[in-house]
Amino acid sequence: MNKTDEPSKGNASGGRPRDKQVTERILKAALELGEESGFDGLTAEGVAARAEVGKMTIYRRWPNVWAVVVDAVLAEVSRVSPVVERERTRESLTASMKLVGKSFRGRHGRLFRPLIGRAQTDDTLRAAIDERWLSPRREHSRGIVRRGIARGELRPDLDPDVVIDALYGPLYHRLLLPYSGTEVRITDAYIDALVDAVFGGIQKD
Amino acid sequence: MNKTDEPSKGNASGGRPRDKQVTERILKAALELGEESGFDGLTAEGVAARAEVGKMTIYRRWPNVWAVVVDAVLAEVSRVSPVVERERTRESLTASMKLVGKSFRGRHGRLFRPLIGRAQTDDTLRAAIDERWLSPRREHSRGIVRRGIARGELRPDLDPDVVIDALYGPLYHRLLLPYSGTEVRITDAYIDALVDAVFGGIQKD
Amino acid sequence: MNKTDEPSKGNASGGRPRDKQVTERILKAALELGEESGFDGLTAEGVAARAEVGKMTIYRRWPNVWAVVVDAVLAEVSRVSPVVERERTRESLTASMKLVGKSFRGRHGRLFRPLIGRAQTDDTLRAAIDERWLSPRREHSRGIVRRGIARGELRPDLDPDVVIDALYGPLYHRLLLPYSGTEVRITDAYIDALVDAVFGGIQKD
Amino acid sequence: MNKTDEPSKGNASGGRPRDKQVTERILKAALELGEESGFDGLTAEGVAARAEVGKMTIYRRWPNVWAVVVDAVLAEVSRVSPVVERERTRESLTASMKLVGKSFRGRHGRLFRPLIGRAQTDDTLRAAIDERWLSPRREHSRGIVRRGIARGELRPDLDPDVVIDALYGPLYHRLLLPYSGTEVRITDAYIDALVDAVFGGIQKD
DNA sequence: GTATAAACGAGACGGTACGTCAGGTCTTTCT
DNA sequence: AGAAAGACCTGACGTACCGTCTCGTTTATAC
Repeated sequence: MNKTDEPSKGNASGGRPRDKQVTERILKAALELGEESGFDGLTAEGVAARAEVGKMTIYRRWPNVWAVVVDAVLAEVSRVSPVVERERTRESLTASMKLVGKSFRGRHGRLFRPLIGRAQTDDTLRAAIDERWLSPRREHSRGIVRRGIARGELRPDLDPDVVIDALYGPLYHRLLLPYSGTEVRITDAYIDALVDAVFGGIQKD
Repeated sequence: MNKTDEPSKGNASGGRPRDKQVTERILKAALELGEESGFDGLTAEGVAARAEVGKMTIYRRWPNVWAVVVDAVLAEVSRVSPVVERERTRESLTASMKLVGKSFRGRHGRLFRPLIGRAQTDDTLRAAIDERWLSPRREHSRGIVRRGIARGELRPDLDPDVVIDALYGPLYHRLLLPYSGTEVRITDAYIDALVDAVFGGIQKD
Repeated sequence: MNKTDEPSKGNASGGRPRDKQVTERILKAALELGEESGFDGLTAEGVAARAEVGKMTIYRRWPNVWAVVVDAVLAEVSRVSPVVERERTRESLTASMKLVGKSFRGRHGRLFRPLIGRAQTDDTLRAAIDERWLSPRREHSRGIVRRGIARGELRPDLDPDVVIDALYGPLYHRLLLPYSGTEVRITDAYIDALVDAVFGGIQKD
Repeated sequence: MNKTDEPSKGNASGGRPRDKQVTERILKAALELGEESGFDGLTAEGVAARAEVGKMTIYRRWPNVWAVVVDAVLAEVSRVSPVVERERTRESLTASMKLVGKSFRGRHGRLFRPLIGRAQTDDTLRAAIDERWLSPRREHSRGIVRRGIARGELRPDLDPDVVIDALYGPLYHRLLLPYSGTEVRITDAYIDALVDAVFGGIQKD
């Protein structure tokens, strides 16, 4: 998504080197403007002005403003909410989900939502989200589930992805499409109820 | 979301009435253009041209192009994929989910994705999706779950919304954020596996 | 210019007759709006609204708003400022010029200016001004000059139109193009000075 | 009227400078389009298209299309038809008038008419015509008349402006309001007759 | 007195142009 | 060569009016 690591041609030969602080200022400006007045209203000109930077300086690093936002948001989001591992599978998954839930409730939710929204019509963006957020977490979680099965904590006939979907799917659903008529916030209590239902099954035995 | 049913002031007295066929042409044009060249590239001018309509005629009915798309898409989508009810709760839910799955796999998925995407930065749109798609289905589904509990098919301590989230959340998740590294299509087999996991619980007894 | 006297086809047989009061209301509205907010900003919709009339009712009588203005303004202007005739040629011309001067200084000047302005790019309008203002006056004035020559008051070798131009030309010039740097109003004193110069000649004998 | 000489803020440091050729292309396009299809039908979009220029590029330099026309036409018109001076006052005035007459008969008349027309409802335009055409000529002509008086060629009691009005007024009158019923072109013969009448006086001695 | 026919107020309709905004590129000068 | 400034072409925005075309209603004459 970004071009930061491919400095125009190859900085081997002469030329003024890119100013890292300039890059930072642009990322910061994009994030600030997005949070202040909405990411859909974000413009390259606005970001350039806020960062006190020429428009060209942005386009030299990224192909468009949304690529800036991806870099800005994903850097932020990935830093927090790691997948954590505990002794028991259920606890590993619950703890990780609660970290995600906390993220989604707060600033990261506000950042993530427009990003995922935009990704619905921007394949590059969708790929970036997959590569830098979804897939690493998914892979890690699959390991946890597999080890849970190996240790005999989980049913052996399960597809790990189905398990993860059943647990995380509701979180994304509530982040992106909060139906009305009830409380839809992603609280820890909600996650506990969810984990309880999925682990125990909803069927009366 | 739409203004179709509120003709400017109240057409009781004078004035040429709105032409229903014109409204249809606009909705059709919006849908066609969106599917052909992407909903993000949709413009009021493009729709007007395709529908052979003046721009004002669009703005007289809707506040912007996206309001047109909402009406066009939700009318389409709501018509199909109803919530169905069978004798046994599990079958009711599975059948309804499979209808949604089929929708998401095909044309409706292609229509729905950009709509939900846009809704992440457009509250009016989000409200419209809630009101005309999510909430009616949710309400209906809650009834099914409640009756399932009453009939003793489901655990009596469950929150119906948690159940519905665990089942439908994954479908939305896969529609909107198909992580890579595995097959992520919403097939009937996937739904079966999901229902099996959630109904039976993932824990080894 | 107007169509008032040709009611669509011939009202011989059935049909509701045109309402004279409606015509009056339109003319009045056009004049009022023009004087209030400038004739260039005049719109058919504005006039219709002010006259509390449907747009069609205007277009049934005139081909466009400016035709309304012509009728409104020329009816006004022609009523006043006739060509008057006195015993001596010089007095006839001076008196007529002073009536025109008075018109130009006041309301009629404000009405006439935009009309003549518009006429520069609208030949129908130019023809209407000629037919209903310029030519009748011109013809009358030519008679006065010719009789002045016949009576021996004026030089016999003169072209009457040249005489009239020399006298009236300056009035139109000042109405339409008031150069700065001096007092350019069309006062009676100015007309006296002008008549004196033209009658007596500017050459030192 | 124009903004050409005030490049946004002060181009002292940074920023791409305005392209003079672009300015020329716009002026040329405005003039061409005006002459081809009438100045009243002139549109900013048309001029931009013809000049192969973005609309913004026009609005960056002028506040609206008519300001472009003013610059285009007045630059043209002022270049030709200067006030000339001969040995004798009568000859100075006749020669200058004939230059104006020639201008009015030809291309400049076609350019000037719509400009003066528009000036009747546009004060900025009127001021521009005064400043860049009328007043310089008027001032020069006043000098000629005053020197004529000083040299004893003209009556000493005359107001120079009245003299100039009597001579030039008819030319503008005929340019703008050619009454019908006779030949109204501004020929050299007409100017000779006019000068003869005004210099000699129309009164029989 | 009832039918016919046009005028009327209202406002929808397909258009054209407005003046503004932003996108992404290009071109200066300065560092 | 990078950076800041800003001109450049493009194309869409939402608005205002144009002149035409229905609507349902009113108001005359003609049968």
